[in-house]
Amino acid sequence: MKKSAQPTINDVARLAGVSKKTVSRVINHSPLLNDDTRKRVLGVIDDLGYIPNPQARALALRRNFLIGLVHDNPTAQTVLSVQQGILETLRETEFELVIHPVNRGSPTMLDDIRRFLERQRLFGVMLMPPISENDELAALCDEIGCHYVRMGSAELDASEHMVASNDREAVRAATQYLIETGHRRIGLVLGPHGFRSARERRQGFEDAIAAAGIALPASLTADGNYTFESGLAAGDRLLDHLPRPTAIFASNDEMAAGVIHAARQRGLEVPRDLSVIGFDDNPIAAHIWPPLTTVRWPIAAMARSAALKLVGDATGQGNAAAEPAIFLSSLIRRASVAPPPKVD
Amino acid sequence: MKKSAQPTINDVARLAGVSKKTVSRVINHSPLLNDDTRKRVLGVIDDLGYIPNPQARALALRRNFLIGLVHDNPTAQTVLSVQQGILETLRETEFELVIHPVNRGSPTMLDDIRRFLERQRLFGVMLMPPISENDELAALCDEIGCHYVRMGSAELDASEHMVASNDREAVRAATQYLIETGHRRIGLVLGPHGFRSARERRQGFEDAIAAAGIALPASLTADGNYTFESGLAAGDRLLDHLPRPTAIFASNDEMAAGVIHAARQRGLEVPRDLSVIGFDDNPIAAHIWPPLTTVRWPIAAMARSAALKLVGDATGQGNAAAEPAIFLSSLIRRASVAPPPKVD
DNA sequence: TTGTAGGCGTTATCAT
DNA sequence: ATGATAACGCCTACAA
Repeated sequence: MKKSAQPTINDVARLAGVSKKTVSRVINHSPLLNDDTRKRVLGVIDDLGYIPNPQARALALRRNFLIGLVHDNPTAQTVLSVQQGILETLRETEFELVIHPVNRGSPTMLDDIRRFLERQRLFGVMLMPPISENDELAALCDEIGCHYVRMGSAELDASEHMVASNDREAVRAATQYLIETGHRRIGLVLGPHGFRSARERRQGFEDAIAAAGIALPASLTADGNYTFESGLAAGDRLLDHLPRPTAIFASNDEMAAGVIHAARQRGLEVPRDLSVIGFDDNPIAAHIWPPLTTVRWPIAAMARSAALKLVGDATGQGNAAAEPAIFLSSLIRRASVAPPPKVD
Repeated sequence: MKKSAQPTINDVARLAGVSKKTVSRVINHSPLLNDDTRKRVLGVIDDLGYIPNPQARALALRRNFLIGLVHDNPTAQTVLSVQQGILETLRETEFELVIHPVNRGSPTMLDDIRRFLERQRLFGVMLMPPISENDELAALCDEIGCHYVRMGSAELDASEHMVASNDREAVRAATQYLIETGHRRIGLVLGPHGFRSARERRQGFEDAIAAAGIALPASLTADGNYTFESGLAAGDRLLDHLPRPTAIFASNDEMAAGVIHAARQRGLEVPRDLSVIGFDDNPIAAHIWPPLTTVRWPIAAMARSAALKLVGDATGQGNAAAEPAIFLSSLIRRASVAPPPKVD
């Protein structure tokens, strides 16, 4: 009769003595179903080890059971944490994760993403910063009818379309900590132009400086782009400054590692001669020397929650609207901060 | 007539004045086709911006255009490099990448993977170490009829199913470099039990030691599991050894970073008091202090090639059999190695 | 509460 | 070389 291959909805229907549609109703948790028939069908499904074919469902529903992750290669660890967070939510569901890095800067980026979403008819996408900050992209998802959730460093969208961290306030607190420790000449390494996270962190820094009534020359602010190398260069520039800053806040951990490297290259010791704070708390932070004081960015938790916003309604795991939209970052104090040296 | 939605094969057929099947033949590069009709159809396809629906194809072909990446969370950077390598090959093709981490150790791991492969009817899977070393898993792929390529640290399978690096020889050369630099008391931090890569690297180390006619006590070998923490612990153990080793080879970079950390904690300076070599050349290697001498593992290139083995025949990008199966690792000399201290 | 007919967009079979 | 027809496995609309 049937092949030894996978059982289909027809096999289940025949053995259960019902129509395909009834089986379909069972699969889709239709409420209007006799309890007896449901139990009978479920029994057969179990016996047969039947699993609905996702491709057939996708064709009929005009929608896949795939979640896309679109990003523009921010730091490796960030991407990986987000993947892990999403997959934690997706585990035990019928959804799978398709990763799709793109090239911000490419003029065809939006077209590329559109093609990706339309072709694959994704159930939904997760947008990672910084491209998550692009409102055109969000509009595109809406137009195509693809669910989306944006991850960011500030509130960018309606609650069901966004999870955000409070970067500004977190950096303000971190900077205030430096000030309370006695620092007055504090350098700042910026994130890349155009990144919302970079802007938020800068503002947080400036909030704290202003609140303390400190005046800082513009030359104590250096550009960076979230890479180790840019942190190294920025550190060099800031440490050339006279009088030398006694502390530096770098807008992410990789750049902070670069700053420490720069300090060491010129014989300065951290934290004796220079205090450093980073942002992210990625694994490198705890593994460099000295262990880095940093702001812990709850990116994995954000990703988990974002994924739940996407699929929660469909899987019954939770209610998208009820998921929190704001995640708080907190300062992790390690060994890279000390009071400033007595004499300059 | 038709919706404003995506054009289908029917639209193309009608406008080109041919049957669906002919369009299908054009799409699939069927050789038996009149050049005129082909050109005409291609013209219409272009005009309409028609893109074949992957879900429908998947249903008809009983095979998806998805490549799976199955791994058991080795180091973050390794996973990410592999993803990038695969995606480089997949770019401009119709394939997408689905990531599927699993839990080695879980007794249901094989069942989980089977379910994943059967449900999604993947075109193929890439298997990352260490689970790529599992022959049962390869047999499972064969049984299901899912293409697969295994990545590993030694030749595990037929050439079309495998890309490998020459870890043993690479570590032998690295260790020989330590010996040539003057070291005789060299510690070894192992990778996890059961990992082929760990075994290969250990053998390479022992090859070099034996070739130099050195006798090393077993106490100069310490267990590790590829994490920073395990490297820290192993470093502590080895540095307790008297007389102290003057050099340590750690089976990956993260553990090497841990060893350096351990040395620093007891006031030893690298490389003045202790030389260290790692393996992988992941970004952390260049960013710690001192920059780490290490073996560069061409993992991204391996992944690119592995993906080509998987989809090359289908996309016409290349011939699976022609792709190389062995990738050579090479020693990257940085600042973490120096001659041993004069006095013990 | 359950079933029937038809369609989702593609490919395979077998003609012509 | 090309086309008609029937899958592929599921879902929606409409009946019953």
